[in-house]
Amino acid sequence: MALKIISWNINSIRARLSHLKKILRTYNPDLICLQETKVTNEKFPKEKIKSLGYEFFYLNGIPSYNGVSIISKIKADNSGIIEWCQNNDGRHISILLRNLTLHNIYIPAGGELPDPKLNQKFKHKLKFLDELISWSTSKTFKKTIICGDFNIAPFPEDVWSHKQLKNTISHTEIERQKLIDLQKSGFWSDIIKERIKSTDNLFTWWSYRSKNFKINNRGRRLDHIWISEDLKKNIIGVKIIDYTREWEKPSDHVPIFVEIKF
DNA sequence: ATGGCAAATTGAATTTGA
Repeated sequence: MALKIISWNINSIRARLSHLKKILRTYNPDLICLQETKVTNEKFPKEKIKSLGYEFFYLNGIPSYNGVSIISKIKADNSGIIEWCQNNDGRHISILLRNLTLHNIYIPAGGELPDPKLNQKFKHKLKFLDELISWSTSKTFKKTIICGDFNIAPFPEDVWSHKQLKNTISHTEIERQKLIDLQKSGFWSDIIKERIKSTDNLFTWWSYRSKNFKINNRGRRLDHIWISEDLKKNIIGVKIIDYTREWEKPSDHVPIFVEIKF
């Protein structure tokens, strides 16, 4: 059988519930990984999603901000949370589904100023990446997918202007290098990059601060789906569902999609 | 260390995002 998986930084599940339902109805994914749910586990709107055929909820939420979840049609055999940087700040949830492992990760944004000495948020982001690299290096991944909002656009073509953004957090040299190191450390395949035609849109995020995002197209590729080597032969297709950015009151991130033989 | 917008929380102003 085939498994359909979506990853999406929804920027508040409660503010975006109608959009979530639309995506679930249209793409009918087996699993959806959300980031920035901005809700505690108690207040997570489970009942409104169950009616669409999603019975299983794996939640790591905190009040007000951050928060990740995996919503599933299929019952997982196990689930877990890793606390990189020991902050209990709702940035990871994973499930084991038969022999497949899925990690949903929300890497810190890192604030404004790209100097870890002056900006604690950037320091946190770099430390989080270092801990991810240690974790990834220490294991041999089989049938594993890691996805989420990584908050880094690793390659020059992953931003609207490499020149203008090379000193902006999400595209600085040190972050890009760490993300590439992370990718190498687990032999991960960046399947969105590998599978999307060069003529198609690569971006997954456009700032709210630009009125006509479609016209100047100042986007970035911050959201990622990576797979372990042994799954490469199983990929059926990938997609960036970018038209959601044109909806009324959208998330600033758009969903990314993979279909995989399972 | 431009300004621009959006959501949550608390109660018009602040924090967070990137």
